[in-house]
Amino acid sequence: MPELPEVETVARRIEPHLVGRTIVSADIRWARTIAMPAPKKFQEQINGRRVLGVSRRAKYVVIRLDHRCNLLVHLRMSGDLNVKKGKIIAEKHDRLLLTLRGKRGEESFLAFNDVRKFGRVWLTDQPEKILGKLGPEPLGADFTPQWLYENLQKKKRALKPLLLDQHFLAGVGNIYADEALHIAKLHPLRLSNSVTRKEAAALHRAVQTVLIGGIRNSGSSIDWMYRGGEHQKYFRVYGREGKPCPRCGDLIQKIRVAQRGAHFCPTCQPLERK
DNA sequence: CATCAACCCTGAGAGC
DNA sequence: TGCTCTCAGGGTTGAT
Repeated sequence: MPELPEVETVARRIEPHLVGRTIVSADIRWARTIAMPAPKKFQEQINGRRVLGVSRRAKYVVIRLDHRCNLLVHLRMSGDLNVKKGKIIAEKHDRLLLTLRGKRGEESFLAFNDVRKFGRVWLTDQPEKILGKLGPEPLGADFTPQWLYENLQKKKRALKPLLLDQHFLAGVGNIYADEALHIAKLHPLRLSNSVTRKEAAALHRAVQTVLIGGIRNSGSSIDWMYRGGEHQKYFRVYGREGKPCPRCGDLIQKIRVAQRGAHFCPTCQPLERK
């Protein structure tokens, strides 16, 4: 599921149910889910830690704990996080379960559910080692039209894979990249260093527009994994191959770019400059 | 530095 | 029904 708006939605949803709780045990049901440290150490170190806050950086959920510990969670393709009341009941595809205790002893648990097992969890006192290499937040102060223009010029790459590169810009994924390129009227294969200042400004604005829209609608729910978001109702090109472009009525095309599907309108997003 | 294929996994949907 | 094939919101690694 998880692009920036979906991860933001998850972080906001679980935060009020986690802050102030103490983690009293960890049930690791798929060992490879734990990226670091080793499973046994993970259990020892997380035991007794109290949750101080929950936030998001790129597509990571960042759960800040006491003793300078940080629990980083990357949902990858199919991960999800939920807090449930009462004693642990494991559902199918739950990969990690953390038992929580409130100030008055109330029991609850955090479930990391992940059908495809691509998701990963890190427990570390140096989160910047993992998060530090990422590009700027697209909704942060560092991401300006000027920054985007200058950095597009420095590269000579197709726009679509560049937008998906988390070291370039952090948090944009396949859906929102396609949507943003359509709004900005830029072809997914357009080379970054050919983009004009004006086009870069349009792309900057489009990226922020689609991400803010996604967050406002609590993310997108697609395929068989319903997650509560409504943003899929507003897709302009993603998953709409052969359907009319909302702007010009021409039919949306789907091509393969860097091993991912790329949806675009051949009329609104021509590869050749007009 | 950039591109590409393989890989990590499960499950849904299409076609036969 | 059941089989095979393709595809899926992400990211790493190693070869070229």
